[in-house]
Amino acid sequence: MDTRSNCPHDQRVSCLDCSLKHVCLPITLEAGDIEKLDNIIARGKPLHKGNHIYRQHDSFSSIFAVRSGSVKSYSIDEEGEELVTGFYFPGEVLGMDGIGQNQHASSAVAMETSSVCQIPFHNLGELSQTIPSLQQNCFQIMSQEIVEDRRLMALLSKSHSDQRVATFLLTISARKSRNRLSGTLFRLPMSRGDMGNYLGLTVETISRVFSRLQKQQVVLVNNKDITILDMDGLRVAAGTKVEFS
Amino acid sequence: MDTRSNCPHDQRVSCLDCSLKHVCLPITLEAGDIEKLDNIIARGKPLHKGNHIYRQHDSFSSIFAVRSGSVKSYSIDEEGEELVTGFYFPGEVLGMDGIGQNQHASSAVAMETSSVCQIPFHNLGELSQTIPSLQQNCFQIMSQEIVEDRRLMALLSKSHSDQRVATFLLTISARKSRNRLSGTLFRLPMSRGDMGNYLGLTVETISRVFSRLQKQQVVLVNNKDITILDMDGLRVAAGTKVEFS
DNA sequence: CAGTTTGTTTGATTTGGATCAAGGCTGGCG
DNA sequence: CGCCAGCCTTGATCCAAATCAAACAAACTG
Repeated sequence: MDTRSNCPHDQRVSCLDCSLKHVCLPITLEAGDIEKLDNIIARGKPLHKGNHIYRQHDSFSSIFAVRSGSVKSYSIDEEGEELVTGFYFPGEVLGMDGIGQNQHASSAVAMETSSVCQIPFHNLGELSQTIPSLQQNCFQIMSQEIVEDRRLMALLSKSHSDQRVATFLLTISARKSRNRLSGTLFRLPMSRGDMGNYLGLTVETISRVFSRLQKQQVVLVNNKDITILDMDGLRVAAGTKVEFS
Repeated sequence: MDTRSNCPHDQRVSCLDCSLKHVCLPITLEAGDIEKLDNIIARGKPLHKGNHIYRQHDSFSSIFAVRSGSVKSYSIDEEGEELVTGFYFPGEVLGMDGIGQNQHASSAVAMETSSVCQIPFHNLGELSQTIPSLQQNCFQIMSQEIVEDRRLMALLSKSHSDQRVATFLLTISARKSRNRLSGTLFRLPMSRGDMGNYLGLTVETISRVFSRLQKQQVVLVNNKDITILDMDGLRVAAGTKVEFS
């Protein structure tokens, strides 16, 4: 099924050979620069479902890039309620929210067997001094995260349940496509509960929306496996119904 | 009323003399470094209500710090709907969301007569190479913005109208206090509509919540002027009602 | 300063999603 | 294999906020 030659859990593949380098390093680095970066990146053993990468309030020292599997980030508020803040797939970078306070503002946990690259931020800061484009890259990743959070805020404050779920599926689809994986047939690694928590909806509502979208022949839902049958239909469900304008 | 000696609209006051330097530059810079920074910052003429600082899709070149007055940022979505993304008061920095795409993801407009400092980001990037703590500062400001956006997302996805409005008032209060202004008596420069848009509520709901909070003797509302009568009561309204645990 | 526009408040009604409740899957483990 | 616990689905009811409606206050405008 997987056409890539190197195993996604291999601890030794360098950034140079990584099939994800264009996703997590969108900048153009010289060969020598990649080598320098390569030397500061640590690749851990594969994580099992439920293993934490870092926990809320841990002191901040590194950011992480997902190499394989999937990761959920969440925080616990003053009332002890869990709040799911994001899902991360291969090639995506997490942990940036810890820079400001020098401690992680959220916890990150593997949703399935996964592997991540650890990028010590202190060293990265120094390295940025010698490779200006790397600093630029970090700013871009953070800025992008702000833009995406704003989009999510819009979704949370302005949209109805169908629109939220449809938009969520479109987002996942786009991210899978970006990694050259199928954008129409994929597995959602998170539970309905986590999805609902993230989208500000209850489990029941998530379930009902899936049923509705399935009845409309827009998607086919089989447990965690999703098949998008009608991409345009999904886009209609995601936007306001005022089409053909 | 204002005890500061230099006029907040004065175009010539340097960062060194600026009463806000500890807010927008929380790092410790050497005198010589402040001077370098000072040389790249441009101070514009005071802006009038409704004047734009930048517009969505403008190419990105600078970030901005509010010196006086107040600024609203917003974007227009595909359906032409306005989405208010933030309010900025003196000492706060805006425009970071433009770095990633090299164009502004939102528009910024003065809500009243205001003045801002323009900080060319290209130069700042170069300057960061020579002043490491400045780079650190930029990362901190962005990271902080991510953390605050996450907090707002939690508010939008988990809280009821009273909690949203009460939390909003507490946030404004804290930001005023940080600038050594009264945290219990202040003016909200934005309209009820903008507040509702930002908090994901309708104008009517905002108005009703204010009436309710006033009836409960928690705040006194006089048009745009707010007096917090009972700070603890406001905190109770902002959190879940499970107190005395 | 009258007239218009824009913003705010309050009330009546509607509605989308939460909550409550119960039954059906599924997957992990002895 | 079969049991159990957690997850998912579907239905019935309820409620908070949206929507609709109207009167009022404030801010511009000529």
